[in-house]
Amino acid sequence: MPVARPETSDSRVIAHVDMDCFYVQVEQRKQPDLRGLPTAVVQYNAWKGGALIAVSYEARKCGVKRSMRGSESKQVCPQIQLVQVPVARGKADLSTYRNAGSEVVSILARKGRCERASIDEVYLDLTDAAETMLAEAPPESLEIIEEEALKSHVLGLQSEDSSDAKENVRKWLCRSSVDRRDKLLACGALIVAELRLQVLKETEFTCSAGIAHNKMLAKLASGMNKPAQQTIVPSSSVKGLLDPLPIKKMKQLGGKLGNSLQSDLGINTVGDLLQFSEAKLQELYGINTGTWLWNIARGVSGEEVEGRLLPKSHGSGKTFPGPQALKTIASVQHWLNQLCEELSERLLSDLDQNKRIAHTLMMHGTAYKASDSDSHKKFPSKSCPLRYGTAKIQEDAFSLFQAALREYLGSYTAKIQGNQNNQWGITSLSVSASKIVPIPTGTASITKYFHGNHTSCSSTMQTQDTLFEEADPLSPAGKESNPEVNVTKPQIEFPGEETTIKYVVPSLDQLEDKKDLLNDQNPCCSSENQIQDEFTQESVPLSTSGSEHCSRINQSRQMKINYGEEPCVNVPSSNRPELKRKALKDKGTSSILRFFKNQDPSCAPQKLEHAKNMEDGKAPLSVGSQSGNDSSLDSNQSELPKERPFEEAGASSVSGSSQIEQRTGASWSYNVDEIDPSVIDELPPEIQQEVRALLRPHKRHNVVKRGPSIAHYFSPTKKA
DNA sequence: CTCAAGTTCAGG
DNA sequence: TCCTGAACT
Repeated sequence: MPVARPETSDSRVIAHVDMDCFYVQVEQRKQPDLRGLPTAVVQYNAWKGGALIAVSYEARKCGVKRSMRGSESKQVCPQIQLVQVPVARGKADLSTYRNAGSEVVSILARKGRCERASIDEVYLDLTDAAETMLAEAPPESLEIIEEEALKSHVLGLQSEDSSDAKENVRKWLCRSSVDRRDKLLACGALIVAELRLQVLKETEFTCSAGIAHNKMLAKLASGMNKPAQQTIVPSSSVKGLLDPLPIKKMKQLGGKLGNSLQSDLGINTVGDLLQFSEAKLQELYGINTGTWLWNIARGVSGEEVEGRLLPKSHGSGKTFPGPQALKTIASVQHWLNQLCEELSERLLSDLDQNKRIAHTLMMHGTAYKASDSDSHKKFPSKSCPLRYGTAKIQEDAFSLFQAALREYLGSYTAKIQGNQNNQWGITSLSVSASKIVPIPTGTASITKYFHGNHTSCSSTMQTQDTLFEEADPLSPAGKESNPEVNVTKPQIEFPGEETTIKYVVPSLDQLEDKKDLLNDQNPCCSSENQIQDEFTQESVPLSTSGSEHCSRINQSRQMKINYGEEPCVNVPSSNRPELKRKALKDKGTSSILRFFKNQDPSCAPQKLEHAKNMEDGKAPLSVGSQSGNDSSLDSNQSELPKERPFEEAGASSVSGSSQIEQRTGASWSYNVDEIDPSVIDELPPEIQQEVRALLRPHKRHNVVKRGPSIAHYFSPTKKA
């Protein structure tokens, strides 16, 4: 009888790919004269030559370190070429790097599931591709092995630096009578080498990679031989790698937790962790972190590679250090406007390119209060539903700021009230957009209307904007007097305007008209002028009870896409406790779905009616009716734009140039725990993998933090 | 269960 | 004396 593989024999082929000093490479591509020269990318040249954020390997050889100031690097390395980060709207603008990162991702995603881990890093799950290669064209059958693959570093393989290193690697890659898992890694290495060459050819960027059986090890390996090299971690070398490794080199242990480990346990290396029982680590650091530590010390990490090529949020921020701290409402508003402009631009571009819509706007700041001792008080973050349109985002962000500032100052007023000068200052501001979901595409979708006769792709954004406008009866395009709202006093006059909104999809013609209208009335210039005026004004002292013009709060706004299914995300699965695994019960991968659908009719997908609607192409957009509850003002939140319920829309895969990778499927409802393990091995291989992922241990709530507990007996690694 | 807000971490 | 984005509580 087949037995489920234990966690420690992970047979996946995972790669981590990391661009070499990425920002530098981007600048060198733009300016080829810089190639080969010691180069660094610097931002904000004003003070001591700016801060280095990326350093070329030539410069590193000269002793230049990241986090040196520009002038400092000049002393160490007088020939260093310093390139400034582009500036737009008075702040650093990273969009060229973001876009370059996207170029790379689109190439690296070709051979397997790909997760964009940061602007210049991805994880790849190459298991399937490696299995296929092993079955159809294993390395030993190949006449020639790619030069790039021969340059791999194989951890544990002797004579790395001997003259016949490549020959040794070739032998390793082509060994026929070995652990199947090593062969899979060899296949993975060939695939990664090819991908890296592809990246170089198409983007001119070099990168380094690690190939291993899990994400943690792959990540560790990718940093071991840089630049432009790759490193393989056979399982036989894991212990030798981890045991002597300083704890702080491990991802997630570079900060406070790593420090705690060192001081609490008096240890320095990952190997030192092995002395401690899982229970002990749980006792000290909580159930989830404890188990995670216990596992990583053994090279075990079940973290899945998420299939996600796009960021989950967009943000724009700026710091105003020391003397530059913002001291007037007008200057805050000015900078918020700049940040929001950038954010809005990026949101529109995401909408245009990826057909995604963000649903939450967040504003964060940091502040100080000079007057007296407890100036460490946190400046609160605030969020509200996101309305598309630069002016609206600016308006809402400003409202959020004012609410936050009142709260911030409010806590002082008890003490400070009457103090002549409110000596507050804002030392950083940021706005971000999150909860970004794909627009349903295909038959019964909004975008159906965009791609009709003549609507060009680039106009999508305005059209979309208009759509939102349409859905909101309270916000006729122009400025209008809004009910004044006050955070601290829920006595707001808010007209009980909750209504049932009947949304009718406008015709294309109407959309076009609206689009023009919106463009006309969305005058950045005029608002810009206004801002400038305000900017030069004297500071407006902020009083906690003062009346401000707040953005309208739209209680009755509701737009609902009657689209039934939830987006089907890749099943998150991991034995890395820190990772959340939500809604496992409710979601499955589409292939699992397909399989079970055929197998077991009792597991019928829910919401068939909706699927039917979709297919009929009818009621693509239906109207959300407002529930009575929404109309009453929440005493706490009354001054903020209220959450706009937006039923999650299922997305079908996007055709065309879009980079969207999110998959869609019907929601699924079954109980993971009810799957009989013995059945798994009879499933098709690719399904097996997914089911096993589902069956991996769940993250548990960290109920018991301290002290011995029975939780130990339910440890995820020891299934009861 | 989901949410908003606070915290931590990583890395160019 | 930077900016961004993910994840966890």
